Amino acid sequence: MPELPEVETVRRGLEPAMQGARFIKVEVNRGDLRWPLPRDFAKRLEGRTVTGLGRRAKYLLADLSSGDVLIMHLGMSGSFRVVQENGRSRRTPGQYYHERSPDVAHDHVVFHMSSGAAVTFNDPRRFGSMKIIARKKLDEEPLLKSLGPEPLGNAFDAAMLARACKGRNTSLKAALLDQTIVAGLGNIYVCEALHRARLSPRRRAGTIASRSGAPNQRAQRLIEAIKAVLNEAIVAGGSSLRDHKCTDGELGAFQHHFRVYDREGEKCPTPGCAGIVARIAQNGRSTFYCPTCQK
DNA sequence: CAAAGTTCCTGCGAGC
DNA sequence: TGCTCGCAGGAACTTT
Repeated sequence: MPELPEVETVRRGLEPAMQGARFIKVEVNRGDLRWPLPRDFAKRLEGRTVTGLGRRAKYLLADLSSGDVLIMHLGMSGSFRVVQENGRSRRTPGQYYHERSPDVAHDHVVFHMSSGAAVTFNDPRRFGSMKIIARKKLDEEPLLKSLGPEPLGNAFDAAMLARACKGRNTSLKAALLDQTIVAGLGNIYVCEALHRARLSPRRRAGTIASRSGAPNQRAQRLIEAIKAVLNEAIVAGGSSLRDHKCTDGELGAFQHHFRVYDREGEKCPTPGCAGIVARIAQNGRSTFYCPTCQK
């Protein structure tokens, strides 16, 4: 599920179940995820309390009372499900009670929390994974070290984006997918942001900066488009395609707001534009855009 | 067939 | 010419 808005939606969904709660029991059904879970994975969690649940780009970060940090990534198809498993539910019945997992076979990890919630990580493709590191080593963590700025942070502005793109011969599409330039965008939101900014995904990345690296109007439009689409998607609970669901099992709704993604052949939604949404391949992945209004 | 992600490998061109 | 170095593009991982 994976882009920033979906991960943020998951983070918010996990908070009531995990924030301030202790790991009572951790079950590992399959440890061979994208990288293998260590043998002592459960031991390093059990008995610890989650003192904070954060997010960096597409990574979830749970601070533990032991001084460790649990890093979680959803990969392409990962999801979390929260189920209240004892009789002490403080929540509306039904909100957390579900028939069964729709796909128990891929329930790889289960956290039984002192909040009474069972938090289940399900990931058919197993591109997601988890890792536990000491908090004091967070700054040197390879998974996080080379990440660029958070797209919704104040530091991410036209000047910074232009500087990062200056001199780059690659496409704007590829540049925005590059997590070292900006961390958290994926295929969907890059397509959507470029359409809102009326910039072609094929345009050379370097053309949003002047020769000196100063941002031009395109860089400014792009920044505004990125922030707008991410904020709107978070409000909508992310996008639900094949696998993304909120932790309570409800669907995100932002897929209904897609302007170009997965809309090949449809009329361009830009007012006054008569274009038709096209689909091309860039770096082996689908790009959706309007060749008429995105220049 | 194509899929929301990340990492690793190869090949190319620039520059010394 | 030959050697790096950085960048860009593609394959691989896996299941539905």
